[in-house]
Amino acid sequence: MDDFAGQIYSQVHQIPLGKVSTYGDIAKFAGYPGYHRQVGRLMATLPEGTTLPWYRVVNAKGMISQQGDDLVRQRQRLLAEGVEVSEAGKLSLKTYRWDGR
DNA sequence: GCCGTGACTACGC
DNA sequence: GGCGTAGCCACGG
Repeated sequence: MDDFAGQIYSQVHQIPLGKVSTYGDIAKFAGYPGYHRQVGRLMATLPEGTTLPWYRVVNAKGMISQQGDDLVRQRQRLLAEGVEVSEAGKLSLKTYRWDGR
């Protein structure tokens, strides 16, 4: 994979349990500020068997950027980690946002 | 190389 | 947090 993808992957992989981060932050912390859309694209094209905790990544509004079945699964995993997520997939960024370190 | 599209963000209301 | 709008970057057709 190219360097960008590698940086993003490792960054996402570092998100601690019980925390979440936004696409913009992931990109910024990985050294690519402004590449939030590419992060989203990367997540969208992840292989099915990936071990990456991409479900800990939400959008700038603190909501899971997904709907339907994938949203449910993503929400369940977060709830299991102690993150309060509403049925709509909303959560308190103020409380769960990862600071990148 | 232009154009539409997307699991986005920032800004204003 | 929600809606509309503009700007953003990369990919597929």
